Amino acid sequence: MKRTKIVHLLKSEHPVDRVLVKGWVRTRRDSKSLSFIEVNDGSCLRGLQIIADNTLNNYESIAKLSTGSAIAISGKLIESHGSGQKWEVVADKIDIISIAPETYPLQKKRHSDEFLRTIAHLRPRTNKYGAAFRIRSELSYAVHRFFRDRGFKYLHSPIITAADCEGAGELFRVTALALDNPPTKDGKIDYSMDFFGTEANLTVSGQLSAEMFALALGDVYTFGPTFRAENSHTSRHVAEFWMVEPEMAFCDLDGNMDLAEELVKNLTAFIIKECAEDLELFARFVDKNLMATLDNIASSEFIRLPYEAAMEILIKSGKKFEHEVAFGNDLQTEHERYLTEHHFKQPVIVYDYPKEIKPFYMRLNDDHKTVGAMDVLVPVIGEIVGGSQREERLDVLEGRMDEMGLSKDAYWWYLDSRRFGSVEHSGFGLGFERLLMLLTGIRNIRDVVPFPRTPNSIEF
RNA sequence: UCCCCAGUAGCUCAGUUGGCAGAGCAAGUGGCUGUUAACCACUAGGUCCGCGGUUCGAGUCCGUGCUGGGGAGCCA
Repeated sequence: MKRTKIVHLLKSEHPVDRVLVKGWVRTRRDSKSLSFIEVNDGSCLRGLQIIADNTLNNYESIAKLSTGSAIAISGKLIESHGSGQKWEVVADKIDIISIAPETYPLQKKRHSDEFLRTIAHLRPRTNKYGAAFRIRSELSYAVHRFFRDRGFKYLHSPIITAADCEGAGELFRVTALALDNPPTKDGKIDYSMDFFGTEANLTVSGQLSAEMFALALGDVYTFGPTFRAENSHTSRHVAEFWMVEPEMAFCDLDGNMDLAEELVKNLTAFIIKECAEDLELFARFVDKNLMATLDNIASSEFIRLPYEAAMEILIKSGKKFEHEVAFGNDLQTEHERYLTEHHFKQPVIVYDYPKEIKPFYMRLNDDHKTVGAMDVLVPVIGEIVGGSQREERLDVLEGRMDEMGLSKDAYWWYLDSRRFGSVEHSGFGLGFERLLMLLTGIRNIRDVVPFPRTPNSIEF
């Protein structure tokens, strides 16, 4: 007989004479002649109550079942006699698949997030993390659905790259050289002897690849892992994370902002609708304002304001900021939070930043002072999307590269795209984990990544 | 990399001015009951993060290291 997942049984509209359920014991309560076993199989947040009568031939073993043990139950799905649940299964037979000894670290009580991080291999078995990772799975499906519905093509951009992408962050070196005895030339490591004949790194962004494909397939997106070796210790940074990067040909900054806003809203609405039960856990135990925040994101028009106007708001606020507010300075975390949490109380898109604080590939505006950059800022998390219209004019792009001291030779293929049929195009990067934090109310990025990689931490 | 906080039972934490190491939950045993974070009683459980110092005496004070957390920077 085929097993039925608990998610389906709990949605049943009528009793079922014979069902087979397999799962893990969450808790057990004994009565005079019965044992109530709550079983969870991961298919949904809720567990199924199993009624084990003491006439079962292995009742003695059943009455000792510990939290975490795996069992298979065959029996009848009936309307519950108790009040806590609609359905329950009266067991005809319970096979004990394996017993979890009393050293099983997860108890039927709340554990701290810090403790659960030390047992990352077991934490998906808890309600909270099970819910978080079910939502993560749904969210990644929703990303693909969103783009496919709009005719975007999915690009697998390379994980290993030679491009020292605009000097953004620290890079993880990829090498096949023997690190204890690498070949050297003039006292330096000779990377011409390495696997690729040159230095190689893990990607920090798929953007440059995506631009090439946008200029061929029109609208594309990448969705894959991204790596930063930055030694940062914050609740918003991990060394390995996933980024969604759409890139659109024949699209200017306005179209870019339109898509970013539509994407964030669409994904939020999707999760509200499709993950209602899991989301409720977060609304109850993690962030009491979660549903209001999500409804606000899904329904409000994002505020759009130029960088200069944002600076004016900050100056006029009269608030004492730790970092100086002045044209030419980047928006600091405290500034972003002031705008999204206090001034507007909703997502804000800031655009047209000073060129000095942005990378070479962003399109120079007619004022020659700002570039067509845009960041989507949300309450608490801060920057969730960063993007720009790309500089499509070869001479301007080369001029910017010279200004910043970048080698045009290394980017010859990138510059080729501006030589042959160059068109205006735009794109952005969305931090997948940061969106997940926003949607669940989880405040630490390590808790929305299955096995997070941070400085000094890669055990699992 | 910088600033701040913490580390005590399996987990969450209390521990007064420096004076015999504590609670709740979990676990074990027994009891009760269509129970539902079940309940009641009992039992067991400790390198007080490591190292060094001050002191008659250190979980407590000082130094140092490690680990974890929060914040900043960088960014997504």
